[in-house]
Amino acid sequence: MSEISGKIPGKDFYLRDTSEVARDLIGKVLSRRTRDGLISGRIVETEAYLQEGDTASHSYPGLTKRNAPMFEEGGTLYIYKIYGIHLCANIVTGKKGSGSAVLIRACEPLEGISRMKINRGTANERILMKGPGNCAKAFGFSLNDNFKKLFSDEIFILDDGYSAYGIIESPRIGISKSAELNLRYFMKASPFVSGKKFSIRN
DNA sequence: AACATGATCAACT
DNA sequence: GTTGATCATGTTT
Repeated sequence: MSEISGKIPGKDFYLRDTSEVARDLIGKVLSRRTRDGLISGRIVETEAYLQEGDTASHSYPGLTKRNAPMFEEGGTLYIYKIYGIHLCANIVTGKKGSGSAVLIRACEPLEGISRMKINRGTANERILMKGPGNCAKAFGFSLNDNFKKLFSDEIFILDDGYSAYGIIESPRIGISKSAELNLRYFMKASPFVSGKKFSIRN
C-alpha cells in the first residue's frame, strides 16, 4: 500500500533528443494523484513525434489551438482527442517552441488498479493500459490536464530504479505519413504492450 | 476527408 | 485463437 519511491527526473531529462527521451521513458513510472490516491503505471511502450521531417506529428502544420501544449517546454503534458472519442497523453520534449513529444502508448498497471478498472469499465488488468486511448482513460486524464508539468505534485514521472530491458525499436502504429521512421519503443517481454495478440485470461 | 483508436462481431485457421 | 470489417464520434485541414 505504500507509495512507490524514487526520483522525479528534472527538466533536463526532457531537453534531449525526442527519440532518446522516448526510449528512456520505457521503465519509468507515470503517476497521477487523485482524491482516491495515486494512479500509477510503468511505461512499456512509447512513440516519438518530431519537430522536423515528421509529417505524422501534430506539430508538423505549425501551432494550432489543439497542439499548443506541444510547443511548450519539455516536461509539459499534451492531451489530445482523437477520432472524436479517445484521449491520448503525450510528454513534450525539447525547448519551448520545438513542437516535439512522446506519446504514451501502454503501461503496466501498478497503483490504483481498482480506480483504473472503474475508469476503464473493465476488470481485465492485461488491457487496462494497453494502447494510448486506454492508457489515458485508465489514468483519468482530461483535456484540462493540458499544459500541466510532469514535475508537479499532481502528475509526475518517477524513476524507481527499475531498469528496462529488451527494448525494441519499430515503426509507429496507426499512422500513414512518415510511416518509415522507426520511432516506436517498447519492452519486448512486457505483456502490456499494444499491437500484440495475447490470450485474454486472467 | 482524414485522423498518433478501441470494441465488437463474423468468419476463418 | 486470429484476422478483418465496421462503427462510434469530434476536430482539423
